[in-house]
Amino acid sequence: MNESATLAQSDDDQRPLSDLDSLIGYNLKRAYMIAQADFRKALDEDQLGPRDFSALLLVAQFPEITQSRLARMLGIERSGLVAIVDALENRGLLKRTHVEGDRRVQALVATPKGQTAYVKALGLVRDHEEKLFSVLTDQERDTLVSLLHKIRALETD
Amino acid sequence: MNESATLAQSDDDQRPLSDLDSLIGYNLKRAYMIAQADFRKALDEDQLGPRDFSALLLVAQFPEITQSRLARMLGIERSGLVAIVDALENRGLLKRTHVEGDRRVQALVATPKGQTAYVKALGLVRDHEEKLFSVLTDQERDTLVSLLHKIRALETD
DNA sequence: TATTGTTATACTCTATAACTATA
DNA sequence: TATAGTTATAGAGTATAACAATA
Repeated sequence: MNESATLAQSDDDQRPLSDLDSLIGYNLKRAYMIAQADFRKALDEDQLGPRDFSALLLVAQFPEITQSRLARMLGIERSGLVAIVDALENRGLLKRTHVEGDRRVQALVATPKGQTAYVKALGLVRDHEEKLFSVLTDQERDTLVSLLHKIRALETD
Repeated sequence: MNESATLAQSDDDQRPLSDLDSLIGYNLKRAYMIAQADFRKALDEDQLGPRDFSALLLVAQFPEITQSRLARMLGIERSGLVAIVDALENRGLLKRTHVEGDRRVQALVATPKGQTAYVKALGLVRDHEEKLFSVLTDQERDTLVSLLHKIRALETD
Protein backbone atom coordinates (compact mmCIF):
# COMPACT_ATOMS: atom_id res chain seq x y z
CA MET A 1 0.00 0.00 0.00
CA ASN A 2 1.15 3.47 -0.88
CA GLU A 3 3.67 1.71 -3.10
CA SER A 4 4.16 4.38 -5.72
CA ALA A 5 2.77 7.28 -3.77
CA THR A 6 3.33 10.76 -4.99
CA LEU A 7 2.96 14.08 -3.27
CA ALA A 8 -0.60 14.33 -4.53
CA GLN A 9 -3.01 14.70 -1.67
CA SER A 10 -6.11 12.66 -1.10
CA ASP A 11 -9.41 14.41 -1.72
CA ASP A 12 -10.84 14.27 1.77
CA ASP A 13 -7.69 15.04 3.67
CA GLN A 14 -5.29 17.92 3.78
CA ARG A 15 -2.33 15.66 4.45
CA PRO A 16 -0.76 13.12 2.16
CA LEU A 17 -0.84 9.62 3.58
CA SER A 18 2.15 7.42 4.16
CA ASP A 19 2.90 4.11 5.84
CA LEU A 20 3.85 6.21 8.84
CA ASP A 21 0.21 7.01 9.43
CA SER A 22 -0.64 3.37 9.98
CA LEU A 23 1.96 2.85 12.70
CA ILE A 24 0.62 3.00 16.23
CA GLY A 25 3.90 4.21 17.68
CA TYR A 26 4.19 7.11 15.28
CA ASN A 27 0.61 8.19 15.86
CA LEU A 28 1.18 7.99 19.61
CA LYS A 29 4.15 10.28 19.24
CA ARG A 30 2.41 12.90 17.13
CA ALA A 31 -0.68 12.92 19.33
CA TYR A 32 1.51 13.19 22.42
CA MET A 33 3.41 16.13 20.96
CA ILE A 34 0.16 17.97 20.27
CA ALA A 35 -1.17 17.31 23.76
CA GLN A 36 2.11 18.33 25.36
CA ALA A 37 2.36 21.61 23.48
CA ASP A 38 -1.21 22.53 24.40
CA PHE A 39 -0.59 21.54 28.01
CA ARG A 40 2.36 23.94 28.20
CA LYS A 41 0.31 26.79 26.81
CA ALA A 42 -2.46 26.10 29.34
CA LEU A 43 -0.10 26.07 32.36
CA ASP A 44 2.22 28.72 30.99
CA GLU A 45 1.44 31.48 33.45
CA ASP A 46 1.69 29.09 36.38
CA GLN A 47 5.13 28.01 35.21
CA LEU A 48 4.27 24.38 35.80
CA GLY A 49 5.65 21.98 33.23
CA PRO A 50 4.17 18.53 32.65
CA ARG A 51 6.82 16.91 34.86
CA ASP A 52 6.33 19.32 37.74
CA PHE A 53 2.59 18.93 37.49
CA SER A 54 2.57 15.15 37.54
CA ALA A 55 5.05 15.02 40.42
CA LEU A 56 3.13 17.61 42.44
CA LEU A 57 -0.12 15.79 41.80
CA LEU A 58 1.20 12.50 43.12
CA VAL A 59 2.74 14.14 46.17
CA ALA A 60 -0.57 15.86 46.89
CA GLN A 61 -2.50 12.64 46.44
CA PHE A 62 -0.04 10.42 48.27
CA PRO A 63 1.30 12.39 51.23
CA GLU A 64 4.67 11.24 52.56
CA ILE A 65 5.46 9.34 49.42
CA THR A 66 9.17 8.61 49.11
CA GLN A 67 11.23 9.80 46.17
CA SER A 68 11.98 6.26 45.11
CA ARG A 69 8.34 5.33 45.03
CA LEU A 70 7.40 8.54 43.28
CA ALA A 71 10.01 7.93 40.62
CA ARG A 72 8.66 4.44 40.10
CA MET A 73 5.11 5.75 39.74
CA LEU A 74 6.25 8.37 37.25
CA GLY A 75 8.20 5.78 35.30
CA ILE A 76 11.49 7.66 35.57
CA GLU A 77 14.80 7.07 37.33
CA ARG A 78 15.36 8.25 40.89
CA SER A 79 18.19 10.45 39.70
CA GLY A 80 15.93 12.31 37.32
CA LEU A 81 13.49 13.12 40.06
CA VAL A 82 15.94 15.08 42.17
CA ALA A 83 15.85 18.21 39.99
CA ILE A 84 12.05 18.10 39.84
CA VAL A 85 11.70 17.87 43.62
CA ASP A 86 14.39 20.54 44.06
CA ALA A 87 12.43 22.94 41.87
CA LEU A 88 9.12 22.26 43.58
CA GLU A 89 10.73 22.60 47.00
CA ASN A 90 12.48 25.83 46.03
CA ARG A 91 9.14 27.25 44.96
CA GLY A 92 7.64 26.27 48.31
CA LEU A 93 5.16 23.81 46.83
CA LEU A 94 6.39 20.78 48.77
CA LYS A 95 8.93 19.89 51.40
CA ARG A 96 11.21 16.97 52.08
CA THR A 97 10.58 15.53 55.51
CA HIS A 98 12.37 12.87 57.48
CA VAL A 99 10.72 9.66 58.57
CA GLU A 100 11.34 7.92 61.83
CA GLY A 101 12.56 4.39 61.40
CA ASP A 102 14.54 4.93 58.20
CA ARG A 103 16.83 7.90 57.98
CA ARG A 104 17.59 7.31 54.34
CA VAL A 105 14.22 8.23 52.94
CA GLN A 106 12.91 11.67 52.14
CA ALA A 107 9.14 11.64 52.51
CA LEU A 108 7.53 14.33 50.39
CA VAL A 109 4.63 16.45 51.58
CA ALA A 110 2.81 19.20 49.70
CA THR A 111 2.71 22.54 51.50
CA PRO A 112 -0.60 24.44 51.77
CA LYS A 113 0.69 26.60 48.92
CA GLY A 114 1.48 23.45 47.00
CA GLN A 115 -1.99 22.05 47.64
CA THR A 116 -3.57 25.24 46.34
CA ALA A 117 -1.30 25.28 43.31
CA TYR A 118 -2.11 21.64 42.60
CA VAL A 119 -5.88 22.16 42.80
CA LYS A 120 -5.68 25.15 40.49
CA ALA A 121 -3.37 23.38 38.08
CA LEU A 122 -5.59 20.31 37.93
CA GLY A 123 -8.48 22.55 37.00
CA LEU A 124 -6.47 24.18 34.25
CA VAL A 125 -5.37 20.79 32.96
CA ARG A 126 -8.93 19.48 32.94
CA ASP A 127 -10.03 22.61 31.03
CA HIS A 128 -7.17 22.18 28.60
CA GLU A 129 -8.07 18.55 27.95
CA GLU A 130 -11.75 19.39 27.68
CA LYS A 131 -11.08 21.92 24.95
CA LEU A 132 -8.29 20.14 23.12
CA PHE A 133 -10.03 16.79 22.96
CA SER A 134 -13.46 18.19 22.17
CA VAL A 135 -13.13 16.46 18.79
CA LEU A 136 -13.69 13.24 20.68
CA THR A 137 -16.95 12.23 22.31
CA ASP A 138 -16.98 11.26 25.97
CA GLN A 139 -17.20 7.65 24.94
CA GLU A 140 -14.30 8.00 22.54
CA ARG A 141 -12.18 9.53 25.29
CA ASP A 142 -13.01 6.66 27.61
CA THR A 143 -12.14 4.21 24.88
CA LEU A 144 -8.87 5.97 24.21
CA VAL A 145 -7.85 6.01 27.87
CA SER A 146 -8.83 2.37 28.18
CA LEU A 147 -6.69 1.38 25.20
CA LEU A 148 -3.76 3.42 26.46
CA HIS A 149 -4.07 1.73 29.86
CA LYS A 150 -3.73 -1.63 28.15
CA ILE A 151 -0.51 -0.46 26.56
CA ARG A 152 0.73 0.99 29.83
CA ALA A 153 0.10 -2.34 31.52
CA LEU A 154 2.93 -3.71 29.35
CA GLU A 155 5.44 -1.58 31.17
CA THR A 156 8.37 -3.53 32.53
CA ASP A 157 9.03 -2.02 35.91
CA MET B 1 -12.36 10.95 43.27
CA ASN B 2 -9.25 9.53 44.85
CA GLU B 3 -9.72 12.27 47.42
CA SER B 4 -8.03 10.65 50.37
CA ALA B 5 -6.05 8.07 48.49
CA THR B 6 -3.36 6.12 50.22
CA LEU B 7 -0.62 3.96 48.87
CA ALA B 8 -2.85 0.94 49.17
CA GLN B 9 -3.22 -0.80 45.84
CA SER B 10 -6.45 -1.77 44.23
CA ASP B 11 -7.25 -5.45 44.13
CA ASP B 12 -7.26 -6.02 40.40
CA ASP B 13 -4.30 -3.83 39.54
CA GLN B 14 -0.68 -3.80 40.50
CA ARG B 15 -0.50 -0.01 40.37
CA PRO B 16 -2.13 2.48 42.66
CA LEU B 17 -4.51 4.78 40.86
CA SER B 18 -4.28 8.54 40.77
CA ASP B 19 -5.95 11.39 38.94
CA LEU B 20 -3.01 11.19 36.57
CA ASP B 21 -4.38 7.96 35.16
CA SER B 22 -7.55 9.66 33.98
CA LEU B 23 -5.72 12.31 31.97
CA ILE B 24 -5.49 11.64 28.25
CA GLY B 25 -2.27 13.57 27.86
CA TYR B 26 -0.47 11.68 30.59
CA ASN B 27 -1.62 8.33 29.26
CA LEU B 28 -0.48 9.35 25.78
CA LYS B 29 2.94 10.14 27.17
CA ARG B 30 3.39 6.91 29.08
CA ALA B 31 2.16 4.79 26.18
CA TYR B 32 4.44 6.69 23.82
CA MET B 33 7.45 6.12 26.07
CA ILE B 34 6.77 2.37 26.13
CA ALA B 35 6.38 2.21 22.35
CA GLN B 36 9.49 4.28 21.79
CA ALA B 37 11.68 2.18 24.07
CA ASP B 38 10.52 -1.02 22.38
CA PHE B 39 11.06 0.53 18.95
CA ARG B 40 14.66 1.33 19.84
CA LYS B 41 15.32 -2.23 20.99
CA ALA B 42 13.83 -3.60 17.78
CA LEU B 43 15.95 -1.40 15.49
CA ASP B 44 18.99 -1.43 17.73
CA GLU B 45 21.28 -3.47 15.53
CA ASP B 46 20.36 -1.43 12.47
CA GLN B 47 21.23 1.75 14.35
CA LEU B 48 18.08 3.43 13.09
CA GLY B 49 16.37 5.68 15.60
CA PRO B 50 12.71 6.64 15.33
CA ARG B 51 13.57 9.96 13.71
CA ASP B 52 15.88 8.43 11.14
CA PHE B 53 13.33 5.76 10.36
CA SER B 54 10.43 8.13 9.82
CA ALA B 55 12.52 10.46 7.67
CA LEU B 56 13.90 7.60 5.57
CA LEU B 57 10.43 6.15 5.14
CA LEU B 58 9.02 9.40 3.79
CA VAL B 59 11.95 9.94 1.47
CA ALA B 60 11.54 6.40 0.16
CA GLN B 61 7.81 6.86 -0.32
CA PHE B 62 8.00 10.39 -1.74
CA PRO B 63 11.07 10.53 -3.96
CA GLU B 64 12.49 14.00 -4.55
CA ILE B 65 10.69 15.43 -1.57
CA THR B 66 12.21 18.70 -0.44
CA GLN B 67 13.56 19.17 3.06
CA SER B 68 11.01 21.85 3.83
CA ARG B 69 8.15 19.62 2.86
CA LEU B 70 9.64 16.66 4.70
CA ALA B 71 10.01 18.74 7.85
CA ARG B 72 6.39 19.83 7.56
CA MET B 73 5.22 16.23 7.17
CA LEU B 74 7.27 15.17 10.18
CA GLY B 75 5.94 18.05 12.21
CA ILE B 76 9.36 19.44 13.02
CA GLU B 77 11.32 22.58 12.10
CA ARG B 78 13.46 22.72 8.98
CA SER B 79 16.51 23.35 11.12
CA GLY B 80 16.00 20.15 13.04
CA LEU B 81 15.88 18.10 9.91
CA VAL B 82 19.39 19.01 8.78
CA ALA B 83 21.16 16.72 11.24
CA ILE B 84 18.83 13.86 10.40
CA VAL B 85 19.41 14.18 6.66
CA ASP B 86 23.14 14.63 7.26
CA ALA B 87 23.30 11.37 9.17
CA LEU B 88 21.27 9.44 6.59
CA GLU B 89 23.35 10.89 3.77
CA ASN B 90 26.63 10.10 5.56
CA ARG B 91 25.49 6.50 5.91
CA GLY B 92 24.71 6.37 2.20
CA LEU B 93 20.99 5.82 2.67
CA LEU B 94 19.88 8.89 0.73
CA LYS B 95 21.34 11.73 -1.25
CA ARG B 96 20.61 15.39 -1.69
CA THR B 97 20.01 16.23 -5.31
CA HIS B 98 19.53 19.50 -7.10
CA VAL B 99 16.40 20.38 -8.97
CA GLU B 100 16.27 22.34 -12.18
CA GLY B 101 14.19 25.47 -11.91
CA ASP B 102 14.93 26.27 -8.27
CA ARG B 103 18.50 26.13 -7.10
CA ARG B 104 17.52 26.64 -3.47
CA VAL B 105 15.88 23.31 -2.89
CA GLN B 106 17.54 20.03 -1.98
CA ALA B 107 15.40 17.21 -3.29
CA LEU B 108 15.97 14.01 -1.33
CA VAL B 109 16.22 10.59 -2.95
CA ALA B 110 16.79 7.25 -1.26
CA THR B 111 19.77 5.29 -2.58
CA PRO B 112 19.37 1.59 -3.43
CA LYS B 113 21.06 0.89 -0.11
CA GLY B 114 18.59 3.24 1.53
CA GLN B 115 15.65 1.51 -0.14
CA THR B 116 16.86 -1.84 1.11
CA ALA B 117 17.44 -0.50 4.60
CA TYR B 118 13.99 1.05 4.59
CA VAL B 119 12.22 -2.13 3.53
CA LYS B 120 14.06 -4.13 6.16
CA ALA B 121 13.42 -1.53 8.84
CA LEU B 122 9.73 -1.34 8.02
CA GLY B 123 9.51 -5.10 8.46
CA LEU B 124 11.24 -4.89 11.82
CA VAL B 125 8.94 -2.07 12.90
CA ARG B 126 5.85 -4.00 11.85
CA ASP B 127 7.11 -7.01 13.80
CA HIS B 128 7.84 -4.86 16.82
CA GLU B 129 4.35 -3.36 16.76
CA GLU B 130 2.76 -6.73 16.16
CA LYS B 131 4.41 -8.15 19.26
CA LEU B 132 4.22 -5.11 21.52
CA PHE B 133 0.58 -4.37 20.79
CA SER B 134 -0.56 -7.98 20.86
CA VAL B 135 -2.56 -7.06 23.97
CA LEU B 136 -4.88 -5.23 21.58
CA THR B 137 -7.16 -6.91 19.08
CA ASP B 138 -6.99 -5.88 15.44
CA GLN B 139 -10.15 -3.91 15.91
CA GLU B 140 -8.79 -2.18 18.99
CA ARG B 141 -5.68 -1.18 17.10
CA ASP B 142 -7.78 0.27 14.30
CA THR B 143 -9.85 2.15 16.84
CA LEU B 144 -6.74 3.47 18.55
CA VAL B 145 -5.19 4.68 15.30
CA SER B 146 -8.47 6.24 14.30
CA LEU B 147 -8.75 8.15 17.59
CA LEU B 148 -5.14 9.27 17.37
CA HIS B 149 -5.76 10.52 13.83
CA LYS B 150 -8.56 12.67 15.14
CA ILE B 151 -6.18 14.22 17.63
CA ARG B 152 -3.51 14.66 14.98
CA ALA B 153 -6.02 16.49 12.80
CA LEU B 154 -5.96 19.24 15.43
CA GLU B 155 -2.40 20.06 14.59
CA THR B 156 -1.83 23.71 13.84
CA ASP B 157 0.58 23.70 10.93
C1' DT C 1 24.90 -6.55 50.55
C1' DA C 2 20.96 -3.67 49.32
C1' DT C 3 18.49 0.71 49.22
C1' DT C 4 17.79 6.00 49.28
C1' DG C 5 18.99 10.04 47.70
C1' DT C 6 22.37 12.42 45.16
C1' DT C 7 25.81 14.18 41.61
C1' DA C 8 28.05 14.18 37.20
C1' DT C 9 27.58 13.31 32.67
C1' DA C 10 25.74 12.37 28.21
C1' DC C 11 22.22 11.51 24.85
C1' DT C 12 17.84 12.34 22.20
C1' DC C 13 14.67 15.40 20.44
C1' DT C 14 13.03 19.82 19.61
C1' DA C 15 12.81 25.05 19.20
C1' DT C 16 14.34 29.91 18.16
C1' DA C 17 17.04 33.19 15.86
C1' DA C 18 19.97 34.62 12.52
C1' DC C 19 22.55 33.83 8.36
C1' DT C 20 23.29 32.70 2.85
C1' DA C 21 21.76 31.97 -1.46
C1' DT C 22 18.48 32.04 -4.11
C1' DA C 23 13.67 33.37 -5.90
C1' DT D 1 10.23 40.54 0.29
C1' DA D 2 9.86 35.66 0.76
C1' DT D 3 11.62 30.91 0.76
C1' DA D 4 15.15 26.75 1.24
C1' DG D 5 18.65 25.19 3.59
C1' DT D 6 21.89 25.93 7.19
C1' DT D 7 24.30 27.05 11.70
C1' DA D 8 24.58 28.11 16.51
C1' DT D 9 22.52 27.76 20.62
C1' DA D 10 19.45 26.51 24.22
C1' DG D 11 16.02 23.92 26.61
C1' DA D 12 13.27 19.84 27.90
C1' DG D 13 13.42 15.19 29.34
C1' DT D 14 15.65 11.06 30.11
C1' DA D 15 19.42 7.50 31.18
C1' DT D 16 23.73 5.45 33.19
C1' DA D 17 27.27 5.17 36.50
C1' DA D 18 29.17 6.13 40.65
C1' DC D 19 29.06 7.84 45.42
C1' DA D 20 27.76 8.59 50.67
C1' DA D 21 24.69 7.51 54.20
C1' DT D 22 21.95 4.18 56.05
C1' DA D 23 19.66 -0.26 56.43
